[in-house]
Amino acid sequence: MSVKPEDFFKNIISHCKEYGFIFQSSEIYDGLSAVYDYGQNGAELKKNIREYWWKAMVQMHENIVGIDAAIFMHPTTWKASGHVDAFNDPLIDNKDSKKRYRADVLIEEHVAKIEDKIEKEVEKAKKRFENFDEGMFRSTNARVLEYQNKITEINSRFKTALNDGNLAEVKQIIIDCEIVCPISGSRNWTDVRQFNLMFATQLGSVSEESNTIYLRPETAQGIFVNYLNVQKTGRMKIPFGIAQTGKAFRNEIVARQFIFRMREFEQMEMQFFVKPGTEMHWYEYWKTARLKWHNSFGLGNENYKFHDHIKLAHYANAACDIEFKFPFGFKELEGIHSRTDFDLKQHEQFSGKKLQYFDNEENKSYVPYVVETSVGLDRLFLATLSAAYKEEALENGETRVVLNLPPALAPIKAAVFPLVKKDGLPELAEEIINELKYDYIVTYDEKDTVGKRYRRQDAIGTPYCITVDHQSLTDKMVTIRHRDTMQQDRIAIAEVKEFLNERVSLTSLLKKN
RNA sequence: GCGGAAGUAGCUCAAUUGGUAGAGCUCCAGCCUUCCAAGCUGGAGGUUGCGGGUUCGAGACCCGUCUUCCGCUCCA
Repeated sequence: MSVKPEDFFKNIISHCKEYGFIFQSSEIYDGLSAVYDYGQNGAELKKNIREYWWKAMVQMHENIVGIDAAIFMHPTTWKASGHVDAFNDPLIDNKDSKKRYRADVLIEEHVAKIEDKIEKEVEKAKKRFENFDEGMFRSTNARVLEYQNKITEINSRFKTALNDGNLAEVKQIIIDCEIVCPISGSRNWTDVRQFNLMFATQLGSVSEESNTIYLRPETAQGIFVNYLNVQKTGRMKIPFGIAQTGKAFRNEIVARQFIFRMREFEQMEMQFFVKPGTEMHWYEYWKTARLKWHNSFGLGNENYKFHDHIKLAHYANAACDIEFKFPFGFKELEGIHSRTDFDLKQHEQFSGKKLQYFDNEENKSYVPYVVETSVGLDRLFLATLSAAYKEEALENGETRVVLNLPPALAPIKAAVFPLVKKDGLPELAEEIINELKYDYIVTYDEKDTVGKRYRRQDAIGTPYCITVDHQSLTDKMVTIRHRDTMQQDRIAIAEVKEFLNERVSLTSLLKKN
């Protein structure tokens, strides 16, 4: 069936709400923008994806261990990482052109223009006079001095305004300088606003500035500051990795596209510490390994592609994304970055502590290089769900909505139905559930026709439905109905658990790596 | 943040130019006993996003506000 892409994405969002995967945060209070809650099925799917990642990274690698660092960290952490300075730009919009500018850049460009005028005066004078004394000209010419004073005044006002955090004054400077928008040519400006990447809060009862702490904008720093603790107490030998999953917080200017870009989100990161000079080898290794992991979901290998970063962040010497074909196009799912020794060096400098590793083979100490793999759990959730969501046209003309989730990740692994709710069938179904519930999340349903019950389970991605009928009472067999093919098999009740073990445990997925 | 559109039951939508808020599906309790959503009976569910205003009377008109969607803008 052909559904328009934007409608398809809308249908997925509706489906998420209707079947208890994702609700908007605080919906009864009209919601909170770009914040979402995971419902009963969403929480299971998310937990299963997280568990698969953790096992693939930690359990399957002897040299990778996991930690769980606090969200609160010492404020100096973020000075060292560069997050405090890099993300507090004053922004201003032109109301006519709808263009947004950094206010500081506008003012700097204005100052540069005045400097150009001075240079032009100097050039003109040079041509006009013989025996031209440029130094004298610059310090005495009335026009040059006027320009120079203007520059000094603007710079001093601007510096004071920034130091005081006086955004109204920054706007006033732009007005006083008669700065116009390069596009519209108008001076119709909005107020200047400061956008901070990090959410700040106060530790302790008194809100003094020294007590300001931040909600972490990335989990990686929790790994870096603990790198030596883990290396020493775990007797880790390079190369080794530290993995972590957890919430991070970013005050995005515009957060859109459902759970793709949220202000509160969960990261799954692994920092791999390597000998300097070997980082490109490991960078390539993890690119391959991570793509293979994504492919193991079986959502279609053509839906993934690498996107190499041309412009690198200040800390990286190589970086790429694994992009996924979301309903709204190819977008970043996971980042793989060679972060060099930037972070550890920064923390050495700011903490005054040595963060070196003694390499017995080389017989020397060094700060390790780091290769990072960082995947957004919420994005992975959205990728999985949107690729699994199918609106199928059946032969009889009906449509069926089904989630073709990898069975190991499905919120509910099996549903057990009595064909009819009498004659002892419900009791037998309960017995089967009591047998399975120690290993898997299973559910029971006796309402409506069995066909309707199958469809309900299809909609949440339950891979198997087990139906008890009258014959089951005597032959101890049940019907197993497959989600993807809708085919039915008859198997012994005694074999049901083994049947599920082979199909819905994480083991089969892990073996694909 | 700017511009555009929208907000009525859990969902999809109605409600003549302003005159007592309805339907289908879902849900719940029964009946029926059925292997792929369609049978029967009954029931629950709404301060029409929120707050003001105009009016005898507002779901509808006006103002504000919140949220969502689309497009700009931004994005380690």
